[in-house]
Amino acid sequence: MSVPGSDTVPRGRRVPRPSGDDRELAILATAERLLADRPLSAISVDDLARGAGISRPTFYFYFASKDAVLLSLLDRVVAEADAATLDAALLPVAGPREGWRQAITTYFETFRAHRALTLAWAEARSTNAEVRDLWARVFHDWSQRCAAAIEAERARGAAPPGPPARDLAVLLNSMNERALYATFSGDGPAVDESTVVDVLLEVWLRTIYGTAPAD
Amino acid sequence: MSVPGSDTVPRGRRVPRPSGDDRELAILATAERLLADRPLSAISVDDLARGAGISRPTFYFYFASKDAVLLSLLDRVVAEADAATLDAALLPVAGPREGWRQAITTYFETFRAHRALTLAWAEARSTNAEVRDLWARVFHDWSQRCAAAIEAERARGAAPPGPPARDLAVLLNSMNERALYATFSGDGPAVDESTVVDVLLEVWLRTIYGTAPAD
DNA sequence: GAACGAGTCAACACGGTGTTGAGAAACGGC
DNA sequence: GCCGTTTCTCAACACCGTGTTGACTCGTTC
Repeated sequence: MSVPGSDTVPRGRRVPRPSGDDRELAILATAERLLADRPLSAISVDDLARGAGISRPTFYFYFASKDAVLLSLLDRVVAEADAATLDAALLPVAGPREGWRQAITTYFETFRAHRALTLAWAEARSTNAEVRDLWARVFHDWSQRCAAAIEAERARGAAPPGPPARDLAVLLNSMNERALYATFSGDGPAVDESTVVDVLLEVWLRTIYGTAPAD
Repeated sequence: MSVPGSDTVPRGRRVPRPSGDDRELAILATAERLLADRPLSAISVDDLARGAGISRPTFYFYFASKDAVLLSLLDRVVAEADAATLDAALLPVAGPREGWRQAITTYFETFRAHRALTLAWAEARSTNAEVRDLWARVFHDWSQRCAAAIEAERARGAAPPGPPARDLAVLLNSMNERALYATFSGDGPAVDESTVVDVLLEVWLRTIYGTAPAD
């Protein structure tokens, strides 16, 4: 429980001994496989255990719960996403359009590569506090980086003043999150997967570099 | 199951006979009361039944499930939200800023008035297809109205051309949805409740009336 | 070869959902 | 008043998913 910020502590229960490592990996692999064609809520601990060739009680030897398996999987994706950092220094060089396109595309590709996991993540977020905290951390980091980039653009005179950069960053990232979820999940109105990055980029550029009419 | 578009059919089971009406209302009231201080997943059918002064099997006489109660409550809010329609003709008269501010404020106030329900809604959407469909319908209607307003603004020369109006409408509404959820729920980074409408409005105006830099 | 710890699982306890079948209570017709 | 029908109610049940317990196996180590 808690200590949401702590890292590098393995999510698996106790010390995962070498010999049982395969089992642990088998559970993780099973989870990702099953998530590919049904939501987390439709997968039981028994499904995971059987899929990994063990009994249900044995599952609990490796993970504290179904959600712990998901968190373990998410930790990896987060590490991946963290690596793909937004380089604010890139904007003046590559030009705003290309710089921001790259940032949005990276975000998009990272989650598209783990579509099933992304959807399960969103699902678990509403019921599991640890998942919620992990996402909040990721979202916060990402927004902060965007806010810094917006401020840098304003400082060098490339972007006009406006609402607090932090607020704009939070809103634009909220849009990306929700829009990509809609696009990936396919339920409800969404922008087509082939054009969503372009339209998102246009909204970002107009929001950061444009101005509202004087009325 | 299914037939998601059908309306005006009461969500309660069978024909709600006059004498049992109080019970049905008691269940709905209990649900809204309990949702005010804990999430839907932490409320059992038994809680609802006891809260309404009946036994669990009796609950099933009135509603097919816990989710049916939520849907019944949502139907009302949806009716309320539908009434608060975006009047596209208002924009040329009141001016873009005031016209759009009114639309966003209405949306904001409608859901803020039913904060607990809004959060429960978001939670149930990930597991219940009917809730998902109902939301998709609301979101679709709203986006369509916004798209029409954007097109009207472009037609009268007030807004410059850009990405398909429908795509912009979907993205901007996605932003509003996610941002308001974050603001109401209070977990994760969010824009403060007192300023969120202003910042949202600024993003909308810049997106609809502004242009991106030529690079 | 005894002691130990990692790994395994049958069996259990518990809590939630949704159903059944047997009635009580309300009401209209005669 | 009494009878039949419809509405309403709930004890008891069947089922499923979670998480725990305690005993047992098996490889390692001294």
